[in-house]
Amino acid sequence: MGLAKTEIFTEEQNKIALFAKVFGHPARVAILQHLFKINACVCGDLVDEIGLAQPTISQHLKELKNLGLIKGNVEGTSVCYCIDETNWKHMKTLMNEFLNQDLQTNSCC
Amino acid sequence: MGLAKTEIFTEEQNKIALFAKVFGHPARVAILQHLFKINACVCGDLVDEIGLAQPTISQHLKELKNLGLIKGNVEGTSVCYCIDETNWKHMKTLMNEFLNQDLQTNSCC
DNA sequence: TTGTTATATTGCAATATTACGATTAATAAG
DNA sequence: CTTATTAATCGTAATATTGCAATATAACAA
Repeated sequence: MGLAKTEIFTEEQNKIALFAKVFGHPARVAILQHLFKINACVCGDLVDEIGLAQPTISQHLKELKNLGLIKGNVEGTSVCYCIDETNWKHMKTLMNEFLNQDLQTNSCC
Repeated sequence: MGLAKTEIFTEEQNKIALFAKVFGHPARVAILQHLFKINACVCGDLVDEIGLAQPTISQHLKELKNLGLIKGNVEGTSVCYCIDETNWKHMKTLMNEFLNQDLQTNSCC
């Protein structure tokens, strides 16, 4: 199949999975880390920084943008990318809720 | 390709991506949430709870176990699964470091 | 207009993922 | 030993992902 049965899961579970999936590739992790460090940069900088072909970086940027985690502003022939702080915060809240779950007891099998 | 170029990324970036990837499917999110809620349960319970076929659940459990996030104990013909607290904490530290990055300034493009 | 630069899109090959039926393995019950 | 019961493994079809060459698009410069 290769296709997740999203209809049998809650909206929250699907949302968590969607965000996690986009972090599930080191290139996208690297792009985000670089954006946090540099604050804003153009696509070409990321190509140089990361070392993947331009179409590949462009594709990863598109996925991050589709989820709303970054935004891009056209500046002449370049496109300047940066973190979308509001959406990043929303994502963080969702992910933290998932990651910070606590066990009721610590008796285990 | 379908194959990530892991060699051009840092170990940290690859680790983050590996953990994120395993959370990138709603079934595995659901399994983990159920384990946190119930504390420990056998594979069959998860099959009933989630509604995917037994081999499919078994496959997802294997991936979670491979990353060390859960552990399974044989109890007769059943296998009892639970969260591996120590490894979960390590993962949480790594992911929080990534998610809680701060922007230097909020001047953006 | 013509050329240049920067990014996006298309198309495709290689590989990975998801899901499940069929089967196997392992333990327990009779 | 035979038969359930439970979970893992195997095999496979359908689909998704990754990466890049080739090409298209868009904005600017001359």
